Amino acid sequence: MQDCHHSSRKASADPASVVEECIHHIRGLGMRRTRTLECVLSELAKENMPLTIGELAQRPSLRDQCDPTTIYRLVERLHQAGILRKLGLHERAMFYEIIHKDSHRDYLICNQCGNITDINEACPVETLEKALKEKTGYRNIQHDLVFYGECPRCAEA
Amino acid sequence: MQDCHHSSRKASADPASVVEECIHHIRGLGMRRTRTLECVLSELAKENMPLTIGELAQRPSLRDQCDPTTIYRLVERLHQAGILRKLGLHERAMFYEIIHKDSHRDYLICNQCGNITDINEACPVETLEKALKEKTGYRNIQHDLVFYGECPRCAEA
DNA sequence: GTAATTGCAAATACTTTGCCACGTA
DNA sequence: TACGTGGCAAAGTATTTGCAATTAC
Repeated sequence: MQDCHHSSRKASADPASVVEECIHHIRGLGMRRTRTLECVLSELAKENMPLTIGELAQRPSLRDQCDPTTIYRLVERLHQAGILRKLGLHERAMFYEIIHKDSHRDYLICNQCGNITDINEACPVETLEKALKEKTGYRNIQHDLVFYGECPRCAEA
Repeated sequence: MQDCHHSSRKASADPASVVEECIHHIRGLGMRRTRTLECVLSELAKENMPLTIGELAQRPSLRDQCDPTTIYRLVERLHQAGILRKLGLHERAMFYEIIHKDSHRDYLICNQCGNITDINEACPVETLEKALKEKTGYRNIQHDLVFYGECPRCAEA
């Protein structure tokens, strides 16, 4: 492991407006607008793909601009606020991405080399998600659907 | 976080025969039958529920009987061999369970308290899984479908 | 005998916590 | 001013690696 190739993903909305929308939501919950908050959301909005805290911390706008601890705390707050989706993907570090219409993707990951591929198929679990909402009373339900297997290249070796 | 309540799960097959089946498979790949291997498989088969390496290492049959490193290495080999399914579940540690007919479950997890619930619904992604197998050439595809949301109890607070 | 496996020690990586200083509203 | 936030240092926890010793076949 580990070269993780995400297939590129088209930006679905203007990053700046996504950021403003998030900040507006957050402000309503009593959180403050800070430089680090703007940078973290901006990087995630521009990337339009899940990133780890480590990856975020490397970005020029954040590197040497703030302590990594701050990013950990901020990202956790954003996740609890329902702004960010958290993804495990079987890596040591967690991945995060902004939740908005069109942000949800399902993945296919190779158990051997760790290669990550987006799946461009209609996600088949919406119906079940609605049923769960009614049966369990859970709110703000998101889901992760990840397929794991052995990719053709690893199968040869 | 973190009291993780898995709902109990009925044993679907005789644990001992599940273990023997796994070992037979493994032997075919050149792996050797060791005490630790037998214990790890036996604990997982009896539990019939995903466990972390840490949890495995605590079991009387393994505690003080072998070094945790051995369990890490063994479990990884079993995963690569397609014997164990690996689950992230947004916890720091990975979970593992034996793959067999009936072992697959989908989960609902509270973002706040981390409570884990099994979903007793037909899993709706088999069709997509088959399609992926054909389109991508991936083999031995497994999937994780996990729903995350805010549970009713946390919603009150 | 040979190759797979193990134990032990140490290193690595990600994340969390405490505490006090600081900045936003 | 007041409370949310940030920096820094240190700790916590999961996982990985190297290497020599051991064990299964």
